[in-house]
Amino acid sequence: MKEVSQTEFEVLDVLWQQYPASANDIIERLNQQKEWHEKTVKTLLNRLVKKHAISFEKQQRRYLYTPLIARDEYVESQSQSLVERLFKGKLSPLVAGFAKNKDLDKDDIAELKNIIASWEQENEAENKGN
Amino acid sequence: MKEVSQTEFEVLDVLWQQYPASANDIIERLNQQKEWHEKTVKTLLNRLVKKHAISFEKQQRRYLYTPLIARDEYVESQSQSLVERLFKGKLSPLVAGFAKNKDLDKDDIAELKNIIASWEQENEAENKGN
DNA sequence: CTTATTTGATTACAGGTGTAATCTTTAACT
DNA sequence: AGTTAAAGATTACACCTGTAATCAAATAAG
Repeated sequence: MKEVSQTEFEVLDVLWQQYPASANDIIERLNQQKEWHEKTVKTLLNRLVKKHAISFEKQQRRYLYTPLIARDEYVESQSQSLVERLFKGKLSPLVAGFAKNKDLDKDDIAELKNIIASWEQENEAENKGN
Repeated sequence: MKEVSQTEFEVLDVLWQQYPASANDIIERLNQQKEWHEKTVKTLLNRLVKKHAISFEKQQRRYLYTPLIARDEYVESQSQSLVERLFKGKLSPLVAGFAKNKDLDKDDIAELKNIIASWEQENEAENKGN
């Protein structure tokens, strides 16, 4: 699947919210936030189809669009790519950056602790006997 | 400062390794990894200058280039932008993704714990009396 | 059935990007 | 001093992007 551009992503992102969806559904959702011309959104939908990021099925004259990639997958690959490029693949410097800049609050810390605890539980078998 | 493209970033990134640096220095460093034509690198340097991402000072006929933005700043802004776009600004889902995909090892977890411990130490004053 | 409207398809068009080749200036060699 | 070589500046060019307008087909309205 070819790379999705910034604006194409914004369209894809509202499609992920709920799908299948018609062009008008998508335009309506987008207009909550962006002020895009209807034609612009249609163009982006078209390009997403050409890039095999979404597909459609005809319902009469209207199309109902559906993502071809899961948001989770996309998000994972984008995250990993960024961590690779900027931090040589290591996650912790990214987290350290957020911590330093006071971009974390007590709740974020609590969630991180939970993630770590879960990881350790899942991986404790390997440490048995170390 | 205008947005730096993917290839421009690769050039900037080797300049960050050590600067000031001549075009030839940079070309040499890049050729360890990429197979770029000398002319291509020069073009990218030129574009980085036009975008005010780097500057140069003439040393005879050669230029010595220097970054105008710190890697840390760039990295922070890229990280935050991605977390904003993909995770509504919350860091923990990104970390959770890495944890789930087995992209973390024992050392990564240890580093994350340290980051959290430091954060808590820095922020313990606010919890005094809670 | 003819016309107006809606919807997707095609075309537009300036600016960015990847990837160089050519031009120009200046320094080095003969 | 004249010619060559090296370095940066300018130009090239196809494809991508953002942002629509126009075209064409199909449906709805009269």
